Amino acid sequence: MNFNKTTEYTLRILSFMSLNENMLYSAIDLSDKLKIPYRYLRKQMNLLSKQGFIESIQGKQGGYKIAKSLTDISLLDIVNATENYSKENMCFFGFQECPLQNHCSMHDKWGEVRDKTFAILKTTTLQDLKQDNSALILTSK
Amino acid sequence: MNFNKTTEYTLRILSFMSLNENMLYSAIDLSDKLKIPYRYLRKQMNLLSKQGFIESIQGKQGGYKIAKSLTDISLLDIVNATENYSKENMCFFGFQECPLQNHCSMHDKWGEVRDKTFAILKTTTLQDLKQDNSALILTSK
DNA sequence: TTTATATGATACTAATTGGTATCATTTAAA
DNA sequence: TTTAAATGATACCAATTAGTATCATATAAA
Repeated sequence: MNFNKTTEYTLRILSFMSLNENMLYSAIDLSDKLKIPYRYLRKQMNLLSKQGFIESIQGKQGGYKIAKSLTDISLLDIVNATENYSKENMCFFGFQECPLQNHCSMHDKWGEVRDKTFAILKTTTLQDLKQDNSALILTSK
Repeated sequence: MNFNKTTEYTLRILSFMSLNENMLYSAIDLSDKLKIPYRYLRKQMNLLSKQGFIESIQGKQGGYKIAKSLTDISLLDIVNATENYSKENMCFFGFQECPLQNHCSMHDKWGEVRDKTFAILKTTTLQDLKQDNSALILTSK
């Protein structure tokens, strides 16, 4: 009942990089500040670059920066890039054809969680996260 | 952003068995009705038996039945038996010392999902699920 | 009492996810 | 122009989760 680690790492990376949109962040720096294994982060940065979330500058003094407008990247975009999330398959019992669509006893209750989760991911952009999270992320384990 | 498969299977099993508290269900029958691989279900039934959720009768005409009062088994009990779930580690960014406890930009938003999820799991018992889900579960894939 | 049908236990295999290692390429700066 | 510091690509390894196979044991019923 969490996102997978790659998703969590990616959320950390992109939200952190949003704080200074035009700054170049190095992999080693991100790895250190966000508590993500260096080599794993490197691999993930490659993917994010190919997917168009970030762009990279190679060579000495190189690094990464956000490649799009912050208002154009929703949390849902990020989650969809790293794991198979969909509102529909959030069935409490894990059925493919979810009884939630009908009226099992978890329909109303779980529907609230499902809808709330989806709404947050869909409507929150990196711009929304930009405000006040820098110091806190930096001091987290 | 789902429970793991073992959790989902277990939720199906126990909620289904709640429909007829005193009936003996065979593994092959549960496997078929709930779309769970037979041998995997067998293994899981063993664990649930050791954990005290169900009791088994061996031999011909044997099977399983719920071992406790339905009001004494919450969804949280079930989830805790099969995966490492805790309200605390539901940090949006996956930090161990979650910035949510402080005031990152996801604090309020994600807190709603987290609290709602926990409340549902904590307060819903198998008795609550007993009502109207039989036909629907049976027709699910 | 034998047989068929059920679960108990546990070892093994497969798939997915998380993480590491290595070498190539790029480029700023000494 | 050489070197150091950065990313690109990709193969490999480890851990966890999901699923399978096998044999032992229990017991109702023929």
